[in-house]
Parts: sequence; C-alpha cells; structure tokens
Amino acid sequence: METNGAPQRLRGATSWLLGQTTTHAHRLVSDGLGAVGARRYHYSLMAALDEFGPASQADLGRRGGVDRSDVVATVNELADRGFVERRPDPVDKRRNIVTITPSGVAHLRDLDRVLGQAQDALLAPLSAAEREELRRMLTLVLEHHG
Amino acid sequence: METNGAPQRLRGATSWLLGQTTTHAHRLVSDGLGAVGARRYHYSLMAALDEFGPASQADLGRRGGVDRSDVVATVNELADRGFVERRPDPVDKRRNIVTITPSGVAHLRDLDRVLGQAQDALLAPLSAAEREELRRMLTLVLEHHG
DNA sequence: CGCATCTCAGGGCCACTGAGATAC
DNA sequence: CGTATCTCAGTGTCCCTGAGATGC
Repeated sequence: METNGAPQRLRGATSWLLGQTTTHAHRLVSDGLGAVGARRYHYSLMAALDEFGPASQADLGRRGGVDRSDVVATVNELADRGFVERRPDPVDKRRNIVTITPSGVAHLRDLDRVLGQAQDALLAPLSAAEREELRRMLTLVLEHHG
Repeated sequence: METNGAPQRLRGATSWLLGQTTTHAHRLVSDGLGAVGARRYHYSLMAALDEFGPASQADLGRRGGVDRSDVVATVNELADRGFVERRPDPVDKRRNIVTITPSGVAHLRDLDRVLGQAQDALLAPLSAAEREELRRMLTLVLEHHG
C-alpha cells in the first residue's frame, strides 16, 4: 500500500483516503477474526443477537447490515459451529428464529477482544480526543445517509 | 444500510463505522464512475500516469496502489478504449511503457468531476473545517501504516 | 390478492496468491 | 545466478440481484 508515493489527486481525495484506511482496517480486522476462525458477518450477526435477542433471519440481516442472501450462509456456518441455533418459528412458519448459544456468547467475547486490539492498532497515531472526533464525524456522515 | 438500528457494539466501533462509511463512498463513487464506464482502478492508474508521466506497469501499480495482477487487466481495458497506450520499452525489454493519451486526459477530467461530486455528496453533513480534519486524521493513520 | 420470508444461484468489484515465461 | 517484469489462472470476501417456494 504505497500511499506516500500516490498521486496528489488520490492523496487529497477523502473518498480515496477512506478506502485506503478501510483496506488497512479490513486487513487488521480480518486477520484478527481469521485467527479465531471468524469473519466480519459472523460478528455483525452475533452482536445483533446478543444485543436484541433471538430474531428471524430477515430481522437479523437488517439489524446487522448483512444482506438477506448472506445471512443464510453465515447462519449456516455459525450453526455448524454451535454458536447459534436455528429453529422454525411456531407462530409464523415462514420464519426461522435464530438464537445465540452460551458457546456463541463466549465466542463473541473473544471477537470483542480481537476487534478491540485491531482498532487500537489501526488508530494508534490518533489521540483519544481525535478518535472520538473521528467517530463523531463518521457517525454524522452515516446518519446523513441512513 | 440500517445504521440507526445497528447494535451498540457496531455503532461504537470505529472500524465498523469506517467500513460503513466506505460502503457509502464506494456506492457513490462506483455509481458515478459506472455512469461514464469506469471503475476505481481506472482512475487510480490514469491519475498516476497524469501526475508522474509514462511508466512501466509495475511502477504504475505501485504508485496507484493497484496489484500487479490487476494492472494487466485494467491497462487492457483502458487501452481498448484508447485512453492509454502500451508499448514495449526499447531499453528494458521486460517492461511495457504505458502512456496516457489526449483522449485519456480528457476522460480523466470527466472522472475528476464525477468524483468531486461523489465526495461532496458523501461529506455533505461536514463543514469545510471538519472535512479537512477528517482528511488530516485519515492521512495520519495511513502514514502510520505505510 | 399482495406481501414477507427463506433459500439458492450467480454476478461484480476489489484485493490477493502462485506460477510460468522472459529479460535484466 | 538472483531479481524483476508481465501475464494468466484462480481464490476469498463483501455486497448485491433475481427467482422460486412457502406462508402470512
């Protein structure tokens, strides 16, 4: 990632800077998650389950920002490893209710630790105040487009 | 992109915010570029050519942050559309020298305009001072990891 | 009926790896 | 010899679309 020698056009473009920064973030996060056999979708879905409780796959995808189509495969993987359970909703037979297991909760805590480390590594050159300011600005942008 | 209802774990994680913001940036940029038949790699390589002049494909990839393998396909596409020329280096026969054409320069200006609009749309909720601060912090992070 | 859900198949972009041929 | 370049083939993640089957 040769950012120092990059063209001025790119170095001055915030959208490019965002992309490059996210590439670093992806690498740090994916490496960390990969070391415990996980991917980003795993974390998104388990975090949503942990915070909001059992949910249908459609709700799960909406809350975690994961596409309906990818929810299927991700829940398959999580269920294979015993981190979630998928069972039909007795009330609405279209739905599968997904529940996080105790083993899944433990795994989620591992992922929290891994992601915390990745984030510290990523934002190392920023002070605590700067990190908060960055978080605030990104949130502002997201809310504007949400 | 249901960011408002997302789990607190995600909303508070800068790496996730970065990813979400970049997703929006990607969409805006890709839509804009797609409307003129381009992709991000096209812009990276042509910007590098315009700023640094003709270069071998390896140098081009390093400057534009594009993998050696993707440079080949991208230069193919750009050459097919007449935006760059690829000819063997008479001095070092391993190399292909890639040159941007006048038509390529004109196309690059189109892309500049398109990307400027995309960036304005992305950063709409931020003041000029905030945008500069964001740019500064991202640059800081990139330099730290570069 | 319209609408939602789950599932499968597949595409597109981006980032990358490995290997081979060629030339320095 | 080791190193560098170009090219091709292929992998993996993420994000998305379309369509079918089922049930509300």
